[in-house]
Amino acid sequence: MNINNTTLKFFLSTAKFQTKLGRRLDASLNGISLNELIILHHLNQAQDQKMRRIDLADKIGLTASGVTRLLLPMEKIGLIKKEANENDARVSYVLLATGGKIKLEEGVERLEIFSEDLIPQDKIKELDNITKLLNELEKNI
Amino acid sequence: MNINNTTLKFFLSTAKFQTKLGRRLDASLNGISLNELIILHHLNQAQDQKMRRIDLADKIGLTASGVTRLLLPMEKIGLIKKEANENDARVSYVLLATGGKIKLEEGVERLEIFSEDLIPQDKIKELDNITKLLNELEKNI
DNA sequence: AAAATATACTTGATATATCAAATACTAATC
DNA sequence: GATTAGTATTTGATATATCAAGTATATTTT
Repeated sequence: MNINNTTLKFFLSTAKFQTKLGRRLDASLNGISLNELIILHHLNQAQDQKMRRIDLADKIGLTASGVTRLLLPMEKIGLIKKEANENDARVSYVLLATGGKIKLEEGVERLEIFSEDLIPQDKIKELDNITKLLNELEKNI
Repeated sequence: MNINNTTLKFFLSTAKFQTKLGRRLDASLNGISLNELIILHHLNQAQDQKMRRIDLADKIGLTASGVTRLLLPMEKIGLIKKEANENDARVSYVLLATGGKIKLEEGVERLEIFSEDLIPQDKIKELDNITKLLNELEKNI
């Protein structure tokens, strides 16, 4: 057992980083969780600000089931809306609602303030490389 | 709202990466979860193969409460043991048990096979830098 | 040495995910 | 066009974490 393993250490770091980051952001994004913010962001980016649940799941790395459960309370408090698909009755679109737009703006603002504190200016360029690599690796998981 | 934000993209990647990695590894580490493997690993590294719960929590980024709950079933199936501290009755040590050592070895082995598939050889050096940066950032979360 | 504060851990209530199975369709094949 | 296979989503049971509050003990202050 090679305890000095580079990849093992890498996995330890990403796990710890994300655990702490998630907990921290879940508590400081103005009432929404990090995953909720991420959903709002992707909806905002999407064509017509709407997506199929399955595509949303794929985009954020959750299971379809996880997305269903995450969206339920978001719909209740008016962050998103449902919309049927005329051509395919299996599909239920998720649509960014007005409440969601507001929460998204507030959330991103807070996230930006937080990341200014967290990330030193001289590391920002490095983030781009990490992002690229993680995105590449993630495809094969 | 700057949607092209480097740090926002970075957060999206780490969240997605970890969600998918965690789910995948939780299902392929021979009956233990990624966090359980991480705990076993840290115990194995520790002096006398034992740690205080609070130090374990700090090491892996969970809350003390999360550690209590995570260790409960691990103790039941003989991966770890409890031990009191003679000098401080508040403290409960966590000790690597024989079952834990076995599971650790098996888990690390599977992790290594998995990461050989996941990570291209030419990217390994880059992982070191990422690990360093994440460890540095994590301190300030 | 009594009172106040801090630390280590656990617990009750709750949130967020998972998996496997169910439901409701659509698309492909015979 | 009936059967089979595939896709999108939901649901029941369960696992894993959180927070806030509670318990027990140790340390510091007065």
